[in-house]
Amino acid sequence: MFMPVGTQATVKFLSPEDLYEAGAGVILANTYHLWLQPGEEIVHQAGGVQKFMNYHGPMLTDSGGFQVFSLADARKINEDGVTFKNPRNGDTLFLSPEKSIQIQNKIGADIIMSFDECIPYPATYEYAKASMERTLRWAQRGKDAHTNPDTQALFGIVQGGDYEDLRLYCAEKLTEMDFPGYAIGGTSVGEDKETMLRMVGWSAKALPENKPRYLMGVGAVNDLLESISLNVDMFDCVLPTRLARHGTLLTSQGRINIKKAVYKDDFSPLDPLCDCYCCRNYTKAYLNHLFRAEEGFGTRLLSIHNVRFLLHLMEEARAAIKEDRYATFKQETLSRMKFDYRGF
RNA sequence: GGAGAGGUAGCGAAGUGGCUAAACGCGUCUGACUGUAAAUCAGAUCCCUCCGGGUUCGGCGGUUCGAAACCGUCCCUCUCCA
Repeated sequence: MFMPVGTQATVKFLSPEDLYEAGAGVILANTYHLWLQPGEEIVHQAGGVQKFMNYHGPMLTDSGGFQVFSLADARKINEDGVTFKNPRNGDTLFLSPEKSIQIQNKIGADIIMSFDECIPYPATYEYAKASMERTLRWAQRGKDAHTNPDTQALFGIVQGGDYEDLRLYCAEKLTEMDFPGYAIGGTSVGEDKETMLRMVGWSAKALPENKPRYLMGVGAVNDLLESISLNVDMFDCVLPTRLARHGTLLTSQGRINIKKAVYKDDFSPLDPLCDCYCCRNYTKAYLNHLFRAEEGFGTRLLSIHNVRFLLHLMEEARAAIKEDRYATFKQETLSRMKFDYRGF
């Protein structure tokens, strides 16, 4: 499954109805961002994040662990947790494993995530090891602090950089802690594709087969298809929505940028194989015009398309797996989209 | 008819003697984007190119070692008054 990302309790430019029509299931929100604004109490008072944003589907919150990576210039880490400097107003903020879980308990998503440290690539063995061990301790602390295990499934997160023994060790330890699901973190942070897939492979093979395995932050088509071969079950990524905002659309033939001059008078649909609202009703020429005119409707239409595209890809992947023809499906899809077939 | 302001690269607009092939903005083109500080960011944008070279700042002529910039003249645009 692919989970669109709605960091601030909205998948940018998409309404819940857009998401249902696209076939979305789980969508993400973010602990760190909702903590800062509007605050977890407001979301709690609203009746939880699903009611707050009027999304009648399952939701997942990320823990703020990714912000340890993405806001690296503005934070300090110690055993207790992470001190952030709010990039908006300079406030000093402190997030710990317990605090992250408390906030996520208030926000009320169906799946919540351990507070981890997403380390950059490359990282030394020593740092990756120390950080991973701390992430394991944080996972236990978060588990102990979790107040609603019956209604919110807490997932542990495998770290360990690009070191096989660290990945295996981390996955084994998390498995011993017995989480209802497991995530693979610390990928797509600047490493090359081969390295990323190695990290995924090591992590996934040491996780139990009867629990969901969730690769965090991955959403490029080739990465998705290769990772499925490595037994990953769940993905989330900002890519489809961000690319849409930047004028790039995903198609069965590969990525194209709708702003390019060649689409000015191209009255064909974005992707003839797509069944989304945008492809059923609008042409490349119209989208090209909307982007040049900086009309927000174009952004919305492209977002609808890109999200539907990945959700549809996952539908096809599931069908192929059920029919035991996944390898063929993957190879054909990648070559059609002009990706090199790696065969992981 | 009188008075004034002005003509700079696709457009707008800086620049008043050498550090200027000419700031900046827009437009255009290209490329990035992976648990969202991203409706963002980076690069290119007179011509030919490898170093490098060639032609530019309304036209023409002049001053100067050197001019988009100073002088003369012509053309054009805008504003106000009659």
